[in-house]
Amino acid sequence: MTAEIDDDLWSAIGDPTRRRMLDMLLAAGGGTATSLSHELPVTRQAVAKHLGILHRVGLVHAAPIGREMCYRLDDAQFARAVAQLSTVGASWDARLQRITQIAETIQRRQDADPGRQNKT
Amino acid sequence: MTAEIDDDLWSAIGDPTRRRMLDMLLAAGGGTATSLSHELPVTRQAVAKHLGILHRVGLVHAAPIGREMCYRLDDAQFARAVAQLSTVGASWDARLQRITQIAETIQRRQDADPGRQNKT
DNA sequence: ACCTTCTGCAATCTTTGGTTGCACGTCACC
DNA sequence: GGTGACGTGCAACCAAAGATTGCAGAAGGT
Repeated sequence: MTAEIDDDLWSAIGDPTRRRMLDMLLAAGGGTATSLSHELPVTRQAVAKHLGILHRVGLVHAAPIGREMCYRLDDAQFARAVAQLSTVGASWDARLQRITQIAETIQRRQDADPGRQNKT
Repeated sequence: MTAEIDDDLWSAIGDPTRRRMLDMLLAAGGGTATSLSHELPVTRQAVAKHLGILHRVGLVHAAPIGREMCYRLDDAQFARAVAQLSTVGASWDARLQRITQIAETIQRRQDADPGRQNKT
């Protein structure tokens, strides 16, 4: 039923920039708005906003170090997000396969018995 | 590396309304803008726009039937989207697990040898 | 002490999801 | 066959989100 999942998490990972940021944070283990923006096609401020959003939904937590603000992934919450990703994917995949299978069955039946077609 | 995935597909399934629409289309096997809007919290026109977007990225194809316009999922493209979903999910999941494991290893080492801590 | 660098905040712009309103085509019913 | 109802598409308009520029302040390095 794909259910009512945390829409916040979805919108967080739905944005391409945020997805890439999560990717970078996951790879580097942490980073600042400035460091992240160096490898992204957007300005530092845009990255800072996204970090704020990610922080609001609990996907990252901030640790002020001197004048720098280091953001790191929240493993638990990130795992939740990944889980929901695969949940929806699996749900859709299952239904899609079922439908495909049904279609094949019908096709096969028509091949075997071309007489009894049901109209569209 | 999570790679460079079709950003269009991602943004298509990133929107909650579109995600629900895909869900409904998958369940019902097809539908019109009007029929879909009946079970969604948005107007028919909003649904029509989303259908237009989904059509542009090839996730649905339209079939005019009399005065109605019936939209149906494109199985192949939809399968691609689902695949990318699970690809990213799997990639993140793998790296997350690896990191978690490393963290546990470090923790265990510190438990066994509390003397040699590396400062934060 | 000075200059650099990194941060945060505010104003503005553009895109996008959403709404309302309207005009046209199609179906059904009289 | 005409008329009303249903369904579609188009256009204008709104609001929120992604992104930009500009600026002032705080922490570090020399």
